[in-house]
Amino acid sequence: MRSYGQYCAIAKALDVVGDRWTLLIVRELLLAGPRRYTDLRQGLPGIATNLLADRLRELEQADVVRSEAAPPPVATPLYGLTGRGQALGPVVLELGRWGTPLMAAGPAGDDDFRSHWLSFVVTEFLADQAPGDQAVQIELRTGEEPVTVEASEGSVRLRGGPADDPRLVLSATPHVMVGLLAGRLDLAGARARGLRAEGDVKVLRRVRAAAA
Amino acid sequence: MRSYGQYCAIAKALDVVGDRWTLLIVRELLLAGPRRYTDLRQGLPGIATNLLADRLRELEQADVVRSEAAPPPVATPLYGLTGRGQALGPVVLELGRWGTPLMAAGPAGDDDFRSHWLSFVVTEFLADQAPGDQAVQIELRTGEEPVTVEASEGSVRLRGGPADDPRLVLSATPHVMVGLLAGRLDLAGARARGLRAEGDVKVLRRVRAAAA
DNA sequence: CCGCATCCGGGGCGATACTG
DNA sequence: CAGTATCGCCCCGGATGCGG
Repeated sequence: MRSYGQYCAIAKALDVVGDRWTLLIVRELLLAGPRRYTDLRQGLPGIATNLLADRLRELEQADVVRSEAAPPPVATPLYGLTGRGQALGPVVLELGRWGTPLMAAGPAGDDDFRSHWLSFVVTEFLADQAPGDQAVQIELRTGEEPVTVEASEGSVRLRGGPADDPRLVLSATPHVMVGLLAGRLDLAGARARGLRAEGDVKVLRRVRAAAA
Repeated sequence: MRSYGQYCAIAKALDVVGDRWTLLIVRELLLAGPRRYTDLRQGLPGIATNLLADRLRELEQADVVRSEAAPPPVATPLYGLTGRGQALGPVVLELGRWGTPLMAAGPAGDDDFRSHWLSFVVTEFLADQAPGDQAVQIELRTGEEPVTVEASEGSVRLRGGPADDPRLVLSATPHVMVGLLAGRLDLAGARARGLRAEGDVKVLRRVRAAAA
């Protein structure tokens, strides 16, 4: 990107990460850890492949991304964040906080959605309300690949794939799912908007105060 | 800006503030409060005048900026932040934190500098170490208009213009001034790099631990 | 002089095709 | 699978114009 030419910390930061798509690439690597080129494209619907290659190269040069050559046999390269890249976590977090109200209106007609993006909502709005209890799993289905919320020992995490032993399975549109997790909708409101729940809905209280 | 088309809080945020120059405009309004069009240009060296007008209009439509029509006679409009605009403070703050290490190398040959940009460094790195003592003023000169650091009652602020009654006047290049305030240089190191101090240098301890 | 609007050249971006 | 190559287009940058 063309430099702003300003001796100012914010301008210098934007010289590095102010380009289009750049912070979304960082988002992907923050949420899902080191990923392959094709997986990055999967998580960045709409990006042109030449732009992704360009950005990865620029970010590598700026010491934000490191391409880890995978083990010798036939493996493909992995892209991961450096320390400086991880340090962008608070920036992306604050951007997400600021952007959350913009989610209330629901997705635009042609908006894409990836279930691992729920990871931000989960870490922002959910917390383990009963750290002493045994671990529980909640499976979330939004039409795509399912993801699993795991609460155990005081922390709540999101990981990809179905749950081994779900106490609850929630199926809803992304809009309703986000609304329920972020607290904009309660369980009744979410049901009225199409949420389907199979299992023990009271387990929602484990991860969100006043959820069920 | 063209939407990313992703139902994700970070992408939605960047749909609004991801355009070039947008966050720097917010920076100006955060640091200096409501300003006129010409003053904004002053604080945004390098921006094209049509872009500033475009961005202000877009930000107004996005409920980030509000143009306050000044009193009737002949006044010019003032641009200020709405509540949503003020809420971008943490985003800009984290960006500045991340960008601060990029300042260590010093300004590029043709970098511009405005003394009110020091406001970020001041609020980030300085604190009133003796809240009980009487208020003190330190005047900073970097070649441009002087600015004044005021410490009183536990807080440290930066305002434009010379000090009424400075206990200390510091003159240095932007690079050295930032280095001293951010703690990358101590007083001796800053002097060796051209800092000139007139007055009581010990007053630096009032605002920065281990400064003098 | 201030606050923009208009015009125009160049480069970043978007979409697709293509290759090792 | 992991990119590179190519080509329009639109955003951006710089200059100028113009009304209040």
